Amino acid sequence: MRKHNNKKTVVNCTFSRYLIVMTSKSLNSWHEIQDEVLSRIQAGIWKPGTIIPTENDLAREFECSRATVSRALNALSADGLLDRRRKGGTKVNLNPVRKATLPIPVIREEVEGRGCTYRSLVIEKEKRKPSPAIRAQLSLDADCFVMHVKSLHMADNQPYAFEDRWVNLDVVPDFEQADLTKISANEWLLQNSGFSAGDVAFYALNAGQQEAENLGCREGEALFVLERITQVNGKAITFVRLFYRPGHRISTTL
Amino acid sequence: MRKHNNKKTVVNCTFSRYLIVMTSKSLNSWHEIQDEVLSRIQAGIWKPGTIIPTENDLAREFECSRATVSRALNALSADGLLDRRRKGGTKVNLNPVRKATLPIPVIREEVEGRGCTYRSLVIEKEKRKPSPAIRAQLSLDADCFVMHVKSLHMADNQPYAFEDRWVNLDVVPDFEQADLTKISANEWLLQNSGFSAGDVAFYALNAGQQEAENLGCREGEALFVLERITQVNGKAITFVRLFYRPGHRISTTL
DNA sequence: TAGTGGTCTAGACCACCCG
DNA sequence: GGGTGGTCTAGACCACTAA
Repeated sequence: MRKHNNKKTVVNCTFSRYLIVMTSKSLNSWHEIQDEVLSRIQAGIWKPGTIIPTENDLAREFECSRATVSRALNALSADGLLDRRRKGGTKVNLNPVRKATLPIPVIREEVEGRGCTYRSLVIEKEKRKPSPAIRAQLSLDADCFVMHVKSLHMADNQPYAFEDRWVNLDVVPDFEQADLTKISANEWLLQNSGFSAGDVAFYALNAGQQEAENLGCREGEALFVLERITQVNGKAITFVRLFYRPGHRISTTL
Repeated sequence: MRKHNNKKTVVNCTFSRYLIVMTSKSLNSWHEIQDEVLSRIQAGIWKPGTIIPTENDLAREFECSRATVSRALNALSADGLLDRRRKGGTKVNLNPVRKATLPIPVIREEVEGRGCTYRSLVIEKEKRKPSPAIRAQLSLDADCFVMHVKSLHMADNQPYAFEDRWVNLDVVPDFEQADLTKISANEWLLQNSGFSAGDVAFYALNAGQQEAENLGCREGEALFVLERITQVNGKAITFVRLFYRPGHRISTTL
């Protein structure tokens, strides 16, 4: 049976010093409970570092099942606001906002999402032995071959990002024949190598001669760089450095 | 009743062209189901863009309740691997890995997490009228006051990051009296202003004179910059720019 | 060891939305 | 309209861990 009515009562509440009369709603959805808990935290009723009531207590207060409370609290825990542990109870986290979720779109989508026309140019595509540095990054043998691809992503015919990529031909031999004028290396790999895990890093770098020439900027300008190693079934498949044009920002809402 | 045994059967499976005999486990935990679904996607059994079986079908196959399947699929959906919609079914996402979750720790914790000793120096602390640029960032009136704080975060007595912060005294008037030699501005605000939302941006910038002096680097070096606006109850409380020392990287696993 | 969250179940109803 | 996922419930047992 779902309950749809609210009621006003004086609640048996261990936090009574903050409350005189408490409007106790029958909260029937875990979203409502999440919001309620969130606002109590933001209002300072439940302070960072303290333990909040148990699932059973909250279920009684909100007149819903424990599972519903659990779902709401787990959602807040996933957001980093609560710290939950068996026996220990549920604690309001100190330092609440600690995670930024950044979208890492395919560059074509990123460009088109800004309302620009996307185009990519292949600057260089060469099959070769990997350099020691690349061997280390991709955990490769000395005698294998990799494909080295340099390309430029354009937005409305302006350089948007310069890409320097190494592809492990042991894992995706077909990449040697890929026609990168029709589809970017990134998207080819996405479509032909299945799902992947990987590591991403961001940092700032002064533009070298190669980056400056391709992006049309001065040498030494600060570039935002994305570096990524992609793996399939634990085998490194590609290592890529993406040098964005000067002024590029990534942003997100916490 | 929990089931603990596995069994081997020929499964009535629409993907039989991939399977001769399928080991159908009784998967009793949503983690196991998540892993199984994930590996089927990675193995190409369920291809990007296609619909996977319904919750009911999977519950029958795995011999568990629909709720358990649902939980597993929802977890994968939250990770961006599946796209679920009522009536439409559950689809394997194209462009699977699109989100990077970056931890944004308090700098003290970031430094201590690297095994270094943290120290912070206040370089400047001044109450003043906000500049037009800052007024715009914080959505302030012209006649209010803000606190401008410049400080340096040190790791093992080496500069780690230079911080340029503006604090809205309308919202947190007590900040004027905060003793920033004992606690950094960031942590003071965290502890005294409750929970907060905000926007974060990252970009690269050539070091100016001020940054170079404080970080002990050359002017023009590429710096990784974090910019953040923090709001409480919809009111902007602080705007901060954090210039990391040259070579700083942030990284994450997808 | 006792108390807390973690999880599973079977059933039910609902909301959305594709055909 | 009907099929799919979204959600809630009441009860049960389990696993971790703080005290």
